[in-house]
Amino acid sequence: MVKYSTEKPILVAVDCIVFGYDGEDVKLLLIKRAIKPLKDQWSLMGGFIGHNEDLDDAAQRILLQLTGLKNVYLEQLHTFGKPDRDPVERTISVTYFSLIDINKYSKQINDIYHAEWFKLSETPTLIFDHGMMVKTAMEKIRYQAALHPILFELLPKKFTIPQLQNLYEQVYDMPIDNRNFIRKITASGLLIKQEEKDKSSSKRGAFYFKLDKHKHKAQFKSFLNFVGKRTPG
Amino acid sequence: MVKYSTEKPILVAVDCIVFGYDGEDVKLLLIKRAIKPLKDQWSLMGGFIGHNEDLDDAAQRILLQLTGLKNVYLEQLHTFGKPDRDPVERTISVTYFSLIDINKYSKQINDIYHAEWFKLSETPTLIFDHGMMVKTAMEKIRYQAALHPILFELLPKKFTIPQLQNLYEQVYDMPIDNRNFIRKITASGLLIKQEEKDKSSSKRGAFYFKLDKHKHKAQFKSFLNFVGKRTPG
DNA sequence: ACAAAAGTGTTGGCTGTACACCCATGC
DNA sequence: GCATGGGTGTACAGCCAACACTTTTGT
Repeated sequence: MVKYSTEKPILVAVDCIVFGYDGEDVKLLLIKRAIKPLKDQWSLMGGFIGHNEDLDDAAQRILLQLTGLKNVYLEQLHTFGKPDRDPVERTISVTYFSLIDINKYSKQINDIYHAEWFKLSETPTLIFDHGMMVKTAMEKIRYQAALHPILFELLPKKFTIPQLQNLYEQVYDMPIDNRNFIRKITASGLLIKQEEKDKSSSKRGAFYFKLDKHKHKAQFKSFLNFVGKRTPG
Repeated sequence: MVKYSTEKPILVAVDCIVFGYDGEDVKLLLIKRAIKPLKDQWSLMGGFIGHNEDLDDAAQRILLQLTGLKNVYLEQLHTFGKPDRDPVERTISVTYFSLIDINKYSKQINDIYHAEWFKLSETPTLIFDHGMMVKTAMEKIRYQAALHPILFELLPKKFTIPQLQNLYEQVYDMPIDNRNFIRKITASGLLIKQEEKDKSSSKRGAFYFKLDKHKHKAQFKSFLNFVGKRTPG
């Protein structure tokens, strides 16, 4: 069989940036690196791709191993490839980001891997260029969420509009007028009102909603406008 | 020194999807593959990354070798990594897309590499998954151009508004009302009117404009709205 | 004079924003 | 009854699509 070349090999890794929401805070999932160098430093979840493994599959596998979650929202972000980004060997990293509901996430597996959730504002220093990866992911999510209903991926099946608003406010780090938000979000037709109310955060209680998955899928590619026109940040 | 593993190596390639505009048509630059297998089939411009080469640098290098152009608009698109995408060896491909003014492009180098411009509608079948790469690039450009002034990268220093409109119409494959287009684009403040007119395509002639590069850079990240709200396609 | 492309004006509807106000309920 | 968060109503401004019209000039 033909071969292309005999250059020194370059390793291919996949790193996953996992964002979660617990109804209160947007958080980032990190683990302590298991191998030298920089052992026990905080790191994204990563691993090398198998020789017969698709990139997307590798990302799913790594996420499954770490969170026990299948079929989560997972999207390729960017490929990082500076020659010196990993001091051990030349490694390029294909990054993926994921959005999950923290409460769905299984605690046991968390413990096995010593993974921890960090509030975005309290993210520790990460190894290599992982800090840059997180920054890039955050920018992409802001970009996408301004146009598409991706943030629903972070929510449980039932959620309230104030919860949703809080999520948007955290992602964009700015206050949103609740009255306009409610109207905009209900006008989108994406939500199905439930009978039940959540009384945990107010006396009056806020109605639970479910996502209309059909409409969500249909509208996913259309351009919506969930936040203001200002540049995020 | 520590080493990570001894898995069979995976090759890392860079492929460039180069779009051009000659004032009439949006075109795609392709070459005939120089090596076996599939020798002489149409292909994107690609190559393997050097062992000490950054991904972005590799893309610039490949583009320079093929077009003689430096400092062109070049943006990482997506990384393709299906195990069987290249039948010879396991190769992942980091793709970049580029937008250039065809008239700036030096013909000689073109001839050396046997590169040819194809109208988008007349693109031949490409090797491997290159067809999918082109499709992905086109989608991304439509997405981006709806919000950011990236299509100016395809134009020469001086251009007319009808030329610009024609470009948008081709990218989105739909007619645009010229009267609204003119107002929208002039209102953006991105254009500087020149004295001179282009008389080649009408009796009255159309004023030339130059891009206000400062404003272009400043507004690049802000969300604009150059096309309608419909989903492109 | 006329055709053909470039460019200006005008309108009405939709959408986003700001902000005043009412509602439900636990204390 | 009052504080607190949830939710509705209203009013204004800006933007955009649609379409009528004028301007320029080669033939």
